[in-house]
Amino acid sequence: MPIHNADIAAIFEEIADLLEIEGANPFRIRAYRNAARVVGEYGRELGALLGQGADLPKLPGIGADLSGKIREIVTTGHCALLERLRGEVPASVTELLKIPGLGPKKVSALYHDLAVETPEQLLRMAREGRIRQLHGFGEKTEASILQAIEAHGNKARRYPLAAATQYATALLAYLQHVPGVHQVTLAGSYRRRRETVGDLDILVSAVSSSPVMQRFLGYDEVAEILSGGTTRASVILKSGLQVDLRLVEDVSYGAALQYFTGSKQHSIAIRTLAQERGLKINEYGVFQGKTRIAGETEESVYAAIGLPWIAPELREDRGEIEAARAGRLPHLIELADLRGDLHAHTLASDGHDSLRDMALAAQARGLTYLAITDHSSRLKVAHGLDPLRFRRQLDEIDRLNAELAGITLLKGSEVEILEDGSLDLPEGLTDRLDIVIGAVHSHFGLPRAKQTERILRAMDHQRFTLLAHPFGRLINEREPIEVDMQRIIRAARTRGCWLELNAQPQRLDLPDTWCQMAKAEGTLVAVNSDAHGTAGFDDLLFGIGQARRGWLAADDVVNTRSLADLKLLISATM
DNA sequence: GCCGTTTTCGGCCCGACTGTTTTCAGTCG
Repeated sequence: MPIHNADIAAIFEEIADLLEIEGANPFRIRAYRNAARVVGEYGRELGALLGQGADLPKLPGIGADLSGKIREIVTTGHCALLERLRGEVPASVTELLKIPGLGPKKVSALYHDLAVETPEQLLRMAREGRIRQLHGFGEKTEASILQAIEAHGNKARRYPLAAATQYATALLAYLQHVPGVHQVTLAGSYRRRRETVGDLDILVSAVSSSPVMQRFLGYDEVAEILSGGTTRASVILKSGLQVDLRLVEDVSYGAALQYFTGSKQHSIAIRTLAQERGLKINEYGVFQGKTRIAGETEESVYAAIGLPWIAPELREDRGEIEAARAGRLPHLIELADLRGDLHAHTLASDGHDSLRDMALAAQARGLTYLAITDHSSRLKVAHGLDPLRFRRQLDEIDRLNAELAGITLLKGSEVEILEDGSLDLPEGLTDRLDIVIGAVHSHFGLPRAKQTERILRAMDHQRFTLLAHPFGRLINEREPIEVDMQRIIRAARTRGCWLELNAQPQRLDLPDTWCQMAKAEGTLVAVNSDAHGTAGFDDLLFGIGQARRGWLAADDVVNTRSLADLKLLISATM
């Protein structure tokens, strides 16, 4: 069985967990965690590279030892260090680390003094009142462990960005109206536009007399208060979403925003850079000795260490700091750069609104063209168009285009890619189409090689324009299909077709790191709403967030082109 | 375990809050 990067990352994570429980050197543990992250995010399969006899690329934070372990894992399928550690501490003990409030020291004490190996055993010990007898533990710790394990049933899930947005917007408005509040910003992974958020991080500045902390704790959506100090507080909302609030003075707002936006890895890298310059960065500012030299704005914080401001979406320690140093930060795409949308549905298949309403809604959002791409006939569940209904739709588009000014409808189809890679194109009507979107909606479980060949074959079709939602994943619901995306991205470049970044918040597919690869390979991406109703165009904002996380500039996105340029691009490959 | 335009050894980001203590360790972000 081939070893994927995710497998290597999982092994390094488990090693880090076990080392932590053993009380190993924290920096050694960090090295394993860093390696897990770097390998997990790396765009090319290390196993495949080594299998082809290629050298392991130089990855940041991975030196001789970890390289050797990667080789060992790829060639033998396991790792001697991990086997040894598992012999010393049962692997199930690492599960205990996931319980809030339990870190390596406490887990180690529970294992060594009470022989606790599983959450179930821990629960029993807590109920018997034996936890409180351990040194360093007390009644409150025992009670919070009990509660945490019982709550573990509805386990800490991550919320899709769109869902979190609803809670965030309401809370933001509430806080902005508290007396004495100056600034309120949603920071954290929300500001970085990650596809899911684990919690909301809110930064506030206010006059010292402001009751903002009490008001936050008293917000009527609060179900539970986890902690509440004078400058920091954490609550859980009735929805289950955790919210952390941090209060700072205006003079520190930029430094606090930088710190509270993260990512953690990015912040560590920034602080290390500062250290090399004899500076110290904390959430109150940038300090030279005891003198604050920056911190009111984020720009001032970055400037103090010789960097331009870095967009939040890039702050993942994936090369943005090096790019900033070299003056090579991308000029990231913005919503206003989009001139059209190449994927939308109407009442004719599974949409909710008419052709005319969709056209007007797109126009109202500043778009100048919209491809109507209802489903092809084989997708019965979505009421795919048969040739008769298809012909009627094409005629109606002609009539609307003659009538409407300022928006042009393109004739398209979201065509089923069948199991063998052939396309479910409408008989006798293909020549009337401006655009053909190929999509996988069936046989998600094909083995990697077959799935890849299926898509490559579909893309070989002369009329193929665009691969819809390339991984077919649904966030928190359906895993991505097994496919060699690097090969597909390269084939698309050669073939002159494009990959979609589907903006539906539950899809956001192509994901960020693959957008980065598409850009590197010179393959164009289309940021499409896949709107099934007029409100669906609002999702473009989520797509843009993901595109920015993938380092995409307007030039990397095909639907920032004018309609004339777009048509030239399409005809060049047919 | 990684890393180096002062370094191949000696560093490795920084602070708030809680609970168990009685000055601080552990956890978290």
